[in-house]
Amino acid sequence: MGQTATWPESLPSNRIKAFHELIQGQELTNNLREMLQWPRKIECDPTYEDGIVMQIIAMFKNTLLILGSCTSNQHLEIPTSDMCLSYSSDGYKSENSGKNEGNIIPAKREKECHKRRKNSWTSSQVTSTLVDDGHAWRKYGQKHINNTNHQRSYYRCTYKFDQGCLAAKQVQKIQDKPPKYKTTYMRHHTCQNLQRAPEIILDSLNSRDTSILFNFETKGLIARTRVGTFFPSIKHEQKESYPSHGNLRNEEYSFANDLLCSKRMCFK
DNA sequence: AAGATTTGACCGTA
DNA sequence: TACGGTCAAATCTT
Repeated sequence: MGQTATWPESLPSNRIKAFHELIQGQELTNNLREMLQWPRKIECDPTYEDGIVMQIIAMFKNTLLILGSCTSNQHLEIPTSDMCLSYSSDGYKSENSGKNEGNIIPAKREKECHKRRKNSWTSSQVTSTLVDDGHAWRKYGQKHINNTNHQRSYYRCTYKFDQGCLAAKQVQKIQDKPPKYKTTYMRHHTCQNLQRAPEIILDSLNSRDTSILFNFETKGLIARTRVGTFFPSIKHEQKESYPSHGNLRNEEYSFANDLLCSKRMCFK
């Protein structure tokens, strides 16, 4: 792994994971603190703070699970307003249960096992438009899903091989009119190649002149005027004539959580 | 030419 | 055995 390559090799992987969780918790705590410091600077979903608190709690639990060497199948589910977060201590080790246990993995699949990774961290959001999360994604597959009218697209982080970033997402159109897209993020980004500071429009539906954006690069909340479109990084999605920059809804809250999660592993 | 996308095949899971 | 996630060769784009 790119970032983790800088860790001492002797450091147990569990401790690295625990460290990752703590870093994420630290970042969320900072955000919460700033929200509490300037409560009127930003208007947002009142459940947002609760969501952050729950995530922080979940991270502590995860850390304890990791350090306590609990069974890898344990995972936590955190219900929030429009998002489902689930955590586990390890989304990979637990996959090797069942018939392959103790068996020799076929050579072809030994390099990149693609068993379903349902126990890893996931986060879903439903949006009326496709949103750019600031990360570079590479499409690696597309599939028709039963009982749905639209195909599901599979994306992995562009830096999967460069930096070992295992982040992935699935995008599926779930409704035509009005268009709705479900984006499911899986695993955290460990790459450092954010194309730019991810930004979140928090208040685009009301009639105010200005919108409020999160700017995670500054570790704070910054009120800014919304300008321009912001879908530069997902070339594939641009090509598919999806509706461009439009209104975001309450899912912005969950999207913010995604960004918090994806941003947190920038070790220096 | 290099990088990105498409798409059929493969394979693990339920 | 059907379904869904991933691979990888072919194709396309820049």
